[in-house]
Amino acid sequence: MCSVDTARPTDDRLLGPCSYLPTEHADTVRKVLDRVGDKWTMLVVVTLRDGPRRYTDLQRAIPGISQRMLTLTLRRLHEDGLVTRTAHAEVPPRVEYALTPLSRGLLEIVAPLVDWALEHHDEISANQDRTNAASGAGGR
Amino acid sequence: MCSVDTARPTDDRLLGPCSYLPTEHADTVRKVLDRVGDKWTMLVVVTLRDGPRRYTDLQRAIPGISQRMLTLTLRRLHEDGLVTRTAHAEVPPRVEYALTPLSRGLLEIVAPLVDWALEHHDEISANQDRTNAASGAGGR
DNA sequence: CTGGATCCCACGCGATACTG
DNA sequence: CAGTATCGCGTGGGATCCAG
Repeated sequence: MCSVDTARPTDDRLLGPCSYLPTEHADTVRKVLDRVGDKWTMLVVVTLRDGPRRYTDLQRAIPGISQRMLTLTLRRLHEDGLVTRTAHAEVPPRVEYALTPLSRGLLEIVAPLVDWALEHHDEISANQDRTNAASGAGGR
Repeated sequence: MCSVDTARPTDDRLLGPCSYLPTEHADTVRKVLDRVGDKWTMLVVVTLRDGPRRYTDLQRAIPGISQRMLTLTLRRLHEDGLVTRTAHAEVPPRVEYALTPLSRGLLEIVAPLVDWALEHHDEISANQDRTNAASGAGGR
C-alpha cells in the first residue's frame, strides 16, 4: 500500500491511490471528515445498512436522537446523495430512506476505522490515565 | 473479532455478519470519530507525519489554526497517547511533538477515507447541485 | 518560544409545540 | 406518520492578553 514515511513533493495529480491531505485539499477532506465525525450521521448510515427504514423506524432504532437532528441528518445525507428518500403517496404517509452505492462505499471505508476504534479504545484510555496521573499528582 | 480488510472482495452484503456500532459500543466509537472529525486533529497528525515538529513550526505549517486550538489539540493528542511531547531544557525553550506508533496506525486507517473523500468529492457536489435545483427551481 | 487564562460569539443540538 | 418552527443552553473555537 502507500507508504507514510517520506514527504511527497507538491503534486497536483493527487487522486492516485495514495494521497494525503495536501494543503490545497484540506478543506475538501475536512468537509467529509466533518460528516463522518458528526454526532449522528454514521449512526444513521449504519442503521440503514440492513435495508430501507422509515422515519419513525429510524427514530426508534437510534436511541437519543431528536426529530430535529434526525430530519437534519437525513436531509444532509440526501443532499449529499448518501441516502435515497422515497415518499409513498398514501394515508398515512410513508417515507423510506435507503443507502446508495456511494454511502455503501463510504461504509466500507469507515468500517476499518470503527474496528480500529474498538481495538485501541482501552489503549487510549490507559494512556489517558497515565497522563493524568503523571501531571496531576506527581507521586502522592 | 470481526476484522475487515479494505482489500475485501466486493460483496453486496459485506458488512452482514459483522455488526458494527452496536448500541453498547456506539459511545466508544463516536469518541474516536469525534476526534477524527475534529477540525484540527487530523490536520496536526498529518503535519507530523514526516517527523517531529516544534510548536511554532506546527502553527506555521497549519494555516488558520490559533494558539489556543493548537495547544488544546496537542494536549488531547498527547493525553490519548497519539503524540509524544519532548521539552528540551534550554533557553529559549524548545518542545518537539512527534507521532507515536498508535497514531501512525490511525493515520494508515484514515488514509483510505481521505482518498475516498478526494475521489468522491465532485460526485457529492454534483448531488448537492441536483438536489438544490430539484427542490428550489423545478429542475433545469 | 511555548503555552495558559479570559472574553465572547456562533453554532450544534436538544426540548417542545405545531402542521399537513 | 413525517416532518417544520422556535427557543435556549452548552460548547467549539477565534482573538487577545499575559506568563515562564
